[in-house]
Amino acid sequence: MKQIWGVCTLDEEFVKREDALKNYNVSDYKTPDGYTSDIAIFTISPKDDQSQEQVLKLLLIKRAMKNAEGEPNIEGGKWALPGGFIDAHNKETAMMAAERELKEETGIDGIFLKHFGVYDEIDRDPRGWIISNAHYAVVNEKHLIYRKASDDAQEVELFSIDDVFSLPLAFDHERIIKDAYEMIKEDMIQTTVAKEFLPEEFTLSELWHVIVSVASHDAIETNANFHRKARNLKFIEEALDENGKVKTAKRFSKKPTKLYRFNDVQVLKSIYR
Amino acid sequence: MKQIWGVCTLDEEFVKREDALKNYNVSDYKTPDGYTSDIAIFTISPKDDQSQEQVLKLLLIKRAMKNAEGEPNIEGGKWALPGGFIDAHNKETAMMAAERELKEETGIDGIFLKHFGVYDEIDRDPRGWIISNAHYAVVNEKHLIYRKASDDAQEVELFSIDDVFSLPLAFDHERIIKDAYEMIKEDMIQTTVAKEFLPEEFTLSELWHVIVSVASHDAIETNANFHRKARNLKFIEEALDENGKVKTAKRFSKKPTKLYRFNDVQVLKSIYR
DNA sequence: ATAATAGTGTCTATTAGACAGTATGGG
DNA sequence: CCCATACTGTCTAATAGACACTATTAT
Repeated sequence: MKQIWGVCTLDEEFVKREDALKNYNVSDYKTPDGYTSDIAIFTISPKDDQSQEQVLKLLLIKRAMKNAEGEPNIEGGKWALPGGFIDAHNKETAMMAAERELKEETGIDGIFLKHFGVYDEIDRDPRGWIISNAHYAVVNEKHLIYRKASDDAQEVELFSIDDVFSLPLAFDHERIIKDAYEMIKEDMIQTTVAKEFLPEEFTLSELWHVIVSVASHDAIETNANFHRKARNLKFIEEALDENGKVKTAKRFSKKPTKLYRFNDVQVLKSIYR
Repeated sequence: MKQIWGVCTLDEEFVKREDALKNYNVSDYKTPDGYTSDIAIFTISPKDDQSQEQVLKLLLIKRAMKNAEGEPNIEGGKWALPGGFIDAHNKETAMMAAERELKEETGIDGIFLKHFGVYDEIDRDPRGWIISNAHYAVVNEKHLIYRKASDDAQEVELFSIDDVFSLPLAFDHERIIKDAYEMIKEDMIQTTVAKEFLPEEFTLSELWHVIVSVASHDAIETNANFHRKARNLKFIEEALDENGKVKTAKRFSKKPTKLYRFNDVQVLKSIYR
């Protein structure tokens, strides 16, 4: 590395910012007409009122036919991911804007949120060159009732993921939702994101049903074998009460079940081992 | 889904684009001052002239002290990732711009390239609100000689990844490079990206050394056990010649070695299995 | 008692992983 | 023959995965 430092003396090592900024003309390049964040908000809830089968669902908003001024709204009447423009006046990043939007939808902070892609094709939005940062979030269903109650001006609906693609979707949101779905299925298998769907303390059966409803049966043992295997998984542990005894609860059965919790252990499975 | 479709009659189902665009005023929001792509170009090559130990290296460019007009250049004298502004006049996306830049650096098309993050903090660049799309690429070292030869106006250098963080780095490129390094280590373990460092046909030892030099010994068996295990890996297969016999080659030893190739099988290792 | 969920027992086959040993061929 | 690399043998312990079986308790 010595030859690198040899080319200039110390006091002219770097250009000073104030010298450089005088000469910079940003207008040589076309700049985006808009910079937005969109969020695919996932939850798991029963398929319908009768069934107790849990399925993955996605929250969508029906775009209003008319905007605030009473004029026709762009892509009005179609279903879209919640999202909006990034408030750069308040020094927002795409992630911060997504967090803000997510709080507006759910009323709570601290929800799991992951950036998974950028959609920047020049004609993806007829209003101009509008760049979307795509995120997905995982929310317990109870928090989504908040939004339905707090703002009935817009139609908000939870759709089973399999129903989503038969809806009329705004902009390129079909592509974005497909990518979000692929991403969450992968993460469900390779990361501990399953915990975002579960309470702090959960039963092995609850965990098993989350994995199966998002990914597939291939991702996990049969329920019976999973019980035996669970004790070897490094990233979950039994939930203990103040006396050090394993906590139990009744969930789906009459027999009390042991409760587990995720710990902070990170796992990475190598394809070469 | 029936109640969704009940709210409006068919011929006013969606707003027509031409009606909506008349009312849209994009200037309500601050727009970015620049939209760029940066690329962390990785290669593997011998640590130094003496050693035959292979290490992961990163290509960096030393920013010129003066710009084309002979004025002081922003962040001049510091090392930076190759990259530049997205050419929206030519309908480029961030990915296309990265591909273009990568071709400029290497002279060839079709190199592995992956988008892994967006850096959009409002003050990450003193010139204004300039958004960077970060990618990483994997190139065989031989293609990087091209760039050194084709443009000696700029200083281009390959650094061992461990040396990079003692350099003066422009903008927030230290953060971006750290993230790129974490990402490639993870991908090396969980995906078949290792193939991008290797020729079409390679020996098991070559593959083994790639994994170890990027990830760690934990990601893979010992060299001896890996040989036995290799035949059970779904995503590699023996390279056959036209007579259906396994091809061999001499690489590091006198004894000829079997050649392997990656096939198209995708693997996802579940943490729950 | 029954039903429903929560586990456990048990068996066979395969895999993990350490370590030592054999194979090849240029010098 | 020596050496470096490329494998292969072999052993023990652990895991995979199928399937049958037991456990608990509200009804």
